[in-house]
Amino acid sequence: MKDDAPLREPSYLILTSLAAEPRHGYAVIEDVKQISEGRVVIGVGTLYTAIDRLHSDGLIEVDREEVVDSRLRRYYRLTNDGARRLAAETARLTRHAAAATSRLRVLGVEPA
Amino acid sequence: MKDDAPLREPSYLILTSLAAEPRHGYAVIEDVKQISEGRVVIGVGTLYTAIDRLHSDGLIEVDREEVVDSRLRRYYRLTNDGARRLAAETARLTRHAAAATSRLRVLGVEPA
DNA sequence: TCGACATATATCAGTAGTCGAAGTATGGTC
DNA sequence: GACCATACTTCGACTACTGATATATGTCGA
Repeated sequence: MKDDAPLREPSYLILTSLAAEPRHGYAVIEDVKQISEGRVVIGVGTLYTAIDRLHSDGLIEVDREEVVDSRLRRYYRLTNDGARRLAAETARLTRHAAAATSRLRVLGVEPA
Repeated sequence: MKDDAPLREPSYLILTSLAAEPRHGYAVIEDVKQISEGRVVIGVGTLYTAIDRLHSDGLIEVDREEVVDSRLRRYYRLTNDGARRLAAETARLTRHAAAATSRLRVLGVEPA
């Protein structure tokens, strides 16, 4: 894991989702739809492989498991490393977006 | 080209760089170092293949060519589509970063 | 003058992470 | 009985990035 490599959108939003509270995979998908205003729908393939990777990188960990209606729910939560990583990544996005915004403003273009 | 797919960091920063003024490839690398405060260094392989792709997607176009000290400089500029795309992508990043920031704040974590 | 470094572009093999689809399984609704 | 929502697993394909190598000119210091 190179911790200076940028997180890609799905992974970033998974961490963001888990920053609110522990959630299981399927609930993360629903939450990401909400916070992206319906624009980002994470496919199940992306989700579970990303969760595995974030887990083995120590950014998230298993919170608990539940069985509801005979269906397993595996809840994950952010680790301290995960929270730090999300904070660093957020600062990065904010800086980049600010640079783009000011340059676009000179061109007379406003972010949609 | 799926225009709903997110731009990855290098491509986003290349567009941001060209939003300021027309630049040639090598100058883009230097500019990106500046706007990212030294944190993002785009490799030449990434740069020229990304430029080719952004060009064939119509987001940038050739501004002019110069020869300085027997070395070619090919300048590119943003197209209108490129500016619109950068604006849309910037809005996306801003939304996501805002969601993460407010959730991190509840955890008592501030973006670095 | 020799070597190192900056400028400037081209190209390619390898890889990481995502995408999309298929599979397994339960339960509710029309 | 068909369909959709819930919930996780797995896998092949794809795309953009990474890192290295190549070519070539100009500058600067030892």
